[in-house]
Amino acid sequence: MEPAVKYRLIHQDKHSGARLGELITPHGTFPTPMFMPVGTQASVKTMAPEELDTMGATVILANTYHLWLRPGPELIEEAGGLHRFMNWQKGILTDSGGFQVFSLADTRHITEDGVTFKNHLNGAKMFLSPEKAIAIENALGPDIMMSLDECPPFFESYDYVKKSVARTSRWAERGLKAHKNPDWQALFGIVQGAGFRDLREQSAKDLVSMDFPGYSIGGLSVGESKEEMNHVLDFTTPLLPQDKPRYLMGVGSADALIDGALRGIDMFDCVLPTRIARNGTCMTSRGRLVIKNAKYAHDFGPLDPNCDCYACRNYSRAYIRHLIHVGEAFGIRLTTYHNLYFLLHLMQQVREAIANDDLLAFREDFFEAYGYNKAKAKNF
RNA sequence: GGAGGAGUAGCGAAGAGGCUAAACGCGGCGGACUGUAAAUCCGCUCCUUCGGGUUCAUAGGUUCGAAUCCUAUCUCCUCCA
Repeated sequence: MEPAVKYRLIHQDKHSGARLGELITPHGTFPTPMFMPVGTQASVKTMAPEELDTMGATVILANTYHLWLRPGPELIEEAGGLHRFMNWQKGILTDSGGFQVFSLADTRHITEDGVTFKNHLNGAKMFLSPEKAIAIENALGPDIMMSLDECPPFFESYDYVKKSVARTSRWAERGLKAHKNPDWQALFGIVQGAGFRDLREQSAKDLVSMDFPGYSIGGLSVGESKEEMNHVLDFTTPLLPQDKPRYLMGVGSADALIDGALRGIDMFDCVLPTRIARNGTCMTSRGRLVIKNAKYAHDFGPLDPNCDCYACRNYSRAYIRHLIHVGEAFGIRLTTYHNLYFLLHLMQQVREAIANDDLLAFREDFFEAYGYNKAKAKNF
């Protein structure tokens, strides 16, 4: 049987591990490396699907845990699946709730069977197992589903991470077994292992032997340095099959996207652009710009002079600062649009650079302008 | 004209002799944010050469000690004429 999602390698950068490719899904074929905006509760906060499409988004995320709580998988199934429910006709990927095992750490209990949570809405006890996660994801109907994993803290002890990785592998196998729609939904496995090379190797080996249609790398960007993260990618990515997509979970700063692509990552997702947008910070070609700062009160130029997005073409820093200042929803819609466009456009530039075997040079130029080679990003 | 009430930091508002440079909220300023419990959270917000210096309408007074008690003055609000 053909997997629901396939990867086609188009070109590999001559000077790095970067790959130009295509992710072939039931809802379209999309170029990689790609950045996927996060829409936890079946909505990329403040953005209409039409806007996401216009800015160039191809795959977006939703979250199993949150949709399980509300409105419930039955309702989404009744609506005809997530695509119809939220009116998004391109790709959808659902996270398994594995990250919530990490982020709700103080109210959960992990056993071999699964995870007992106290849900964050009313404290009710809930139980999520690999099978349960798959059942929910089967009902939600995304193109790509993630298997339930445990995302241990980066600086957790070796012994703990070793046990955790082994359990995540067993959970992956159980998920694969429970999966009812492999012909139209792809289940990805998640490589864990924190910063331990042999554990990452073991994790990758376990999962590759199960032959998933795609692999993700989890447990990064959780407090470790960029050097540590890149180091883990350096030895982990080569362990994954060339003919399958590789997805680095939860990474979304511009520099990390480039550094990830350089190491052969094809997919990224992150709440960073949308979250910081709502909190008044914009990503620009010259580093982060805190638009709510007083110094932009009289600045009638665009957020980023080098950007041609809807927000930058039509609205000034002074206006956007004003909107955010007074709490108008339109303000955070503009910053959200801009930040997502910025990363989506960045990935397009990365793809072009790979096609030209030029990603290393692109990285140099980008980092120079971004201020990443300096001690601090420079604003302008 | 008579009777009550009130004046506290940019604003609102606690405080009713020492633990008060003065709670709390708003506003202002700055920071954080990476598989979203986040349009959230955290700092700072009288002056300072960081030793200290000036504050609670104003001016006196009582007290070891006053935003807090007393006296006068000014301003504002309510009710009655």
